[in-house]
Amino acid sequence: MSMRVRWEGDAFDPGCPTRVVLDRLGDKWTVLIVDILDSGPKRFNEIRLAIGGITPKVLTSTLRSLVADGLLEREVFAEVPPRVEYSLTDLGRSLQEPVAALRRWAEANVAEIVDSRDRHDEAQASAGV
Amino acid sequence: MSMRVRWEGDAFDPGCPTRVVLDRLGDKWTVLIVDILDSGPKRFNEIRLAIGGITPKVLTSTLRSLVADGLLEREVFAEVPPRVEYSLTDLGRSLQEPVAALRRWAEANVAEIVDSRDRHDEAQASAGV
DNA sequence: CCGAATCCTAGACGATACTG
DNA sequence: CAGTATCGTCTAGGATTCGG
Repeated sequence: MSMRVRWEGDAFDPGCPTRVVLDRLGDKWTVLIVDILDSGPKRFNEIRLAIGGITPKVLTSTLRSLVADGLLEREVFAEVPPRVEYSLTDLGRSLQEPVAALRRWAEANVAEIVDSRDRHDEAQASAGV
Repeated sequence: MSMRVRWEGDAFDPGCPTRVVLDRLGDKWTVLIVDILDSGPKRFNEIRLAIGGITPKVLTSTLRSLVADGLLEREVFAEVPPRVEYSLTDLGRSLQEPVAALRRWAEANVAEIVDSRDRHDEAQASAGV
């Protein structure tokens, strides 16, 4: 049992890989994928249909990244037809709560943001910009 | 006092603007900007230096988007030298908590993620991929 | 000094068709 | 079913320069 150096990141340090992690969390699909896998393991096309609007190619590459990051596990069953299941790892499950909070915030405030943006656009337009 | 239709978003509906909101939250700098403004109003270069690694142009455009979305307020003071302050609106303040949670998660787990990615890369390499 | 306007590139993302 | 392959697009972000 070796002691591990428990290293804490600092998102405000440009050299810290935390920046990279934040970038990945911020990609277009990660939040939705992590969020939907909270209800249990899912197959490729289950995820694809649940999310909607994501192409197979993009889903593949996003899932790959998440597996590499240790957030998801990919399990292949030797069956015909083939079956592949994706599920959250412990690390992935620990991300689910913050990520769901962000999604809930977005859902709760989307109306206000859209309003604000419309008002802003009008103001710009009437200013002749 | 008019009743407003309180419309709730659904991030899993491709047609819902919640998707757009999530995209914005996920850009490279929004999390850090919202987070740092929690400690009070800041000037352009204060934000720039606090974050580190962001160019003026990108900071300008990100701030503009956040103002348009109603998350930030931009206040110009007629002074010499000129002074401009950015601060969180109420809406922005409501975002700070979920966003800080995400940053904290990233900071706490960056080591594990980097490890996982390294191990994954090695496994790929030794498999001759 | 505080920022804004221009130009440019990398890579994320999408559409479509195809394979083991 | 679960992806690959190919091509095209779009824009966030970076380097640089300019105005007030």
